[in-house]
Amino acid sequence: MKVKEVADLVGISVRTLHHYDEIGLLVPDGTTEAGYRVYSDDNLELLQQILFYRELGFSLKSIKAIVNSAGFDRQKALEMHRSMLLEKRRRLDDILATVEQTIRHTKGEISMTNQEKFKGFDFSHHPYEEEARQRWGDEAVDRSKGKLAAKPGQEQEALGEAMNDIYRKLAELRHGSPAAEEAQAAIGEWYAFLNTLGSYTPEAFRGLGHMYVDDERFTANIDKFGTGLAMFMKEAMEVFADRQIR
Amino acid sequence: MKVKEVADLVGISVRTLHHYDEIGLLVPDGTTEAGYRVYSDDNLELLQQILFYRELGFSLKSIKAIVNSAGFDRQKALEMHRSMLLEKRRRLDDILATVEQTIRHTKGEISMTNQEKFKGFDFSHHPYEEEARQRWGDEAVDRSKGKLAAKPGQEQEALGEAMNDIYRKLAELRHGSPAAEEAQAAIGEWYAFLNTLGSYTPEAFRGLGHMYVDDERFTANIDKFGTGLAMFMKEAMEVFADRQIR
DNA sequence: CTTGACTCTAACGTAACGTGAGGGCCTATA
DNA sequence: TATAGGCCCTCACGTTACGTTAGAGTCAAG
Repeated sequence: MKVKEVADLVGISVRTLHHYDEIGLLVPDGTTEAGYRVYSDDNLELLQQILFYRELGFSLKSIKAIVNSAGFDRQKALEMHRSMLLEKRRRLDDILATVEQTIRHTKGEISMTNQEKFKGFDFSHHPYEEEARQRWGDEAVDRSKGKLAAKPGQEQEALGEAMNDIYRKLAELRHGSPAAEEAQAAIGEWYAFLNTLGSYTPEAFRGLGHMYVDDERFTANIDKFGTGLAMFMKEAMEVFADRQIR
Repeated sequence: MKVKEVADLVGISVRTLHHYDEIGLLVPDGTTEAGYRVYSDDNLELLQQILFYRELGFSLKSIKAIVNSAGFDRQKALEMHRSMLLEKRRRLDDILATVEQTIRHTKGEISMTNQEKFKGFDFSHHPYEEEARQRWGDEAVDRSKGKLAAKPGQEQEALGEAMNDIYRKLAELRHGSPAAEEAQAAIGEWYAFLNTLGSYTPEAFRGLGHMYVDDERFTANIDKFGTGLAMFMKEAMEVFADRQIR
């Protein structure tokens, strides 16, 4: 398929396809003698993925990192898309409710506080959680919070134990250097563990680490295993991510 | 309320508020001696409106034009927001369905055409209609198509007759100049008529005119009253909009 | 063999902020 | 009363994801 055919099929502009080619996000599999771009079926599948992510507000840079990452699992990604779209719809419903409330408010039927006027827009209570849900989906967030939701009974317990083991191991090491070999091995386990359920790019992993210290609720949960563990993990995850990239 | 308080309340950045001030979209009602911005309750209501429009993908320029327009009716605007949010949710549901289909597809349970893979993203079938719904809401579009939906029986008939009267009047004038006094008077009636149900800025009115000729389905419907009427109306609406602005 | 629709690269333009830099304001506390 | 920390200001340049010409080649239909 040539550019315009693709553009018309998916409802985007030719320029957008050119742009994605330029930045290496979606490079067509072939070209004609005249230098025309030719898109394969695989290209279309990738494009679909790209548009899903775009719909969710990811930057093209992140999208590129995600779909190119070695651990990228299309199946898991799709399931993540699903839960994130559901989240987005919940948000839309909140806004919708706010509009409806406001309509009744202007008719003088009810009163509204300033808080209520901005419900749906307002993420101020849990900014990082909202961001995290946007980035990594519900499951990952719940997991990091120690919830391990939505997994059948038996398995859930086993996972919880595996998780705690890693936390305990890291807690023992938390007074040494985050870059030390032992610490990096343990944090590598953590990375692997997270990747058994979702798919994490090194960048996402690094971001998750930041969240551990930026969001008090995360910090509190993690520091149960030893004060300062969250900070220690954040630093170790940073080092780990750096090394993964090169 | 000072900048940061507002920013935290609604979940946007301080820079965004500065920006809205810069472009004259949301100028705070007061300033302290020190030059600090002070936002009133009215400012907050306007901000809420702005965010509704932004959520629907309007550009800040359009938003400014809309909320500043003389004919701006908050009540009607809110009802428009509601139907547009519903439309957006329908779109989100389409994408969600596509994701779910794709999940089953990758599991080999079902097969999918290329068309199906991009459902929800694809507006190629009705680009102008989609755009119009985004711009003016469901009602306005249906009305222009001659549907006059969602109005109780009696009233609907009366409105339909009023509409046809104007069409017939314009059809008679369509071989003269669109800028002629009679034509402008008739198109003024059309503008007033549309404003009895929704709220149209001159810019929106101009855009609607363009749609009459850009979208064949609109053209066909209008030209039933006389060939070339759609084009004539577009030109008359353009002139009318220009004069309204000055 | 000439349209007209489609393609290319190149390059500047735009919207909606983000991100410092450099510098005042304000109030709790030592 | 001094000073630190948090908030505020105004430039002003940077960034993302394309839009928009401009100039030129390609290709199927009539």
